[in-house]
Amino acid sequence: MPDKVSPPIPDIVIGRLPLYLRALKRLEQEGKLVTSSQELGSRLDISSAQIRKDLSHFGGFGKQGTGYHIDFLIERLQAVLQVNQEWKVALVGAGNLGAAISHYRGFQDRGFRIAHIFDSSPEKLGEAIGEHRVRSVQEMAALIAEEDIKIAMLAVPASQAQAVADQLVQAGIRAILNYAPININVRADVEVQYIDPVSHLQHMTYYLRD
Amino acid sequence: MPDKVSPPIPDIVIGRLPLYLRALKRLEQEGKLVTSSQELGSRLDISSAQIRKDLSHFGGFGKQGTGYHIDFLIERLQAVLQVNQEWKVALVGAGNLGAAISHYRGFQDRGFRIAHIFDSSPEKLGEAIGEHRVRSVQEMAALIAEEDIKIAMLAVPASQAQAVADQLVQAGIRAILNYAPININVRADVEVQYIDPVSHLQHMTYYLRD
DNA sequence: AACTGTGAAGTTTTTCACAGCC
DNA sequence: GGCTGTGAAAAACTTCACAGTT
Repeated sequence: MPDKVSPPIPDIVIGRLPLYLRALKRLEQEGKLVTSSQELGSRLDISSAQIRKDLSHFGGFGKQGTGYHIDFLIERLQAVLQVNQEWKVALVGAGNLGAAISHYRGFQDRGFRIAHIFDSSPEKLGEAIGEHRVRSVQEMAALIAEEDIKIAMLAVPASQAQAVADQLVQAGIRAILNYAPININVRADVEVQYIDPVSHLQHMTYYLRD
Repeated sequence: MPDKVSPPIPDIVIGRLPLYLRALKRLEQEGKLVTSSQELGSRLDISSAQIRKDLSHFGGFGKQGTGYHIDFLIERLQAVLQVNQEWKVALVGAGNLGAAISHYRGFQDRGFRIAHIFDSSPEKLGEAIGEHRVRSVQEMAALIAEEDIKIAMLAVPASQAQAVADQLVQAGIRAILNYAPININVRADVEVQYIDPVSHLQHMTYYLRD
């Protein structure tokens, strides 16, 4: 008889957990101790039923009649998402975009730290960006392997994105956040997410009719 | 007898159009003239059936046996998304993030131009960022109304995001791209999209188990 | 022969609605 | 009384598979 294996939790549910976490941290900052699926939902424009069902995938986090203990729920969600630890991240591309990303202060307290910045252009090498010195892509594979870095942010020109992604995967990277406005194709066991502000803007302009 | 009104096109379909457009422009740059749902799909990791069905919402853009004429399809998608014109955008927040956004060169040739940069802190006022001088939020409502700006990018601290969003909507803004890691609540007829790199990273860490 | 456009089937996601608990 | 957790129903979305066109 085959092992009964529980079905994987839908990716779309996983994608909402960071939003819940974000909202919960805010509620915590506001000094609240307890919340409900309804309160959370109205903040996030998500139905309360949706939130209850999403959370129920991971066990009974709430109390009937009371709601959810905010600090408890934060802890559990962080554990589920594995952000109750600090992940080192490699940033590739030290141009405008890369520099901006490296200065962004929002990573630290949500589980991420930029460990290295890489660039291929000789004039960037050794340049100081924040506390980092830009390193050569030649060193990239070795450093990623050595320091067991699993996550990379890609901020290189679109024309180079695929080639760099291939190198990253080769070096052991398992998740890529791609800021280049181009799709990259990687092994199925490597996660990729995209940041493309213009796509969001274009999405919205569709609705800007009178 | 009530008018028969065609059902709205699903938002999820609209959200994919910018990706199609992006990929098509790339194909065009590569010198290709014609493509197929299959080629497009394999580049985007989307099924060919999905692409055909999405495009069919807007009319027969393709030719049986041949595929899609790239330049024609680009034009039609730009028209559908209304990005065959230049949209002026107001950027609010001239800190690290705002400065980075204002230096990003990817907006121009995809339909958007930053018209003004606003900030509330006195020491930022008048500061030069690229070709812009930072303007006071006091002038914001008037300028947005005067120049009929419909789109804003929000790059202020989370604590101020809701208040600024309210002002923007009041001034006539109909679409907001929010970089602050917090949900904002606005009238139903105002579009909001979010950019939160950390949420994407947290989404991926879920899968980084061995 | 190659490829689109599309009803129909299949799958996934969301909402409903209520039993059960605090 | 207020709220969760959850089967069942409904809605939304994706894939299938093929007739029809070039």
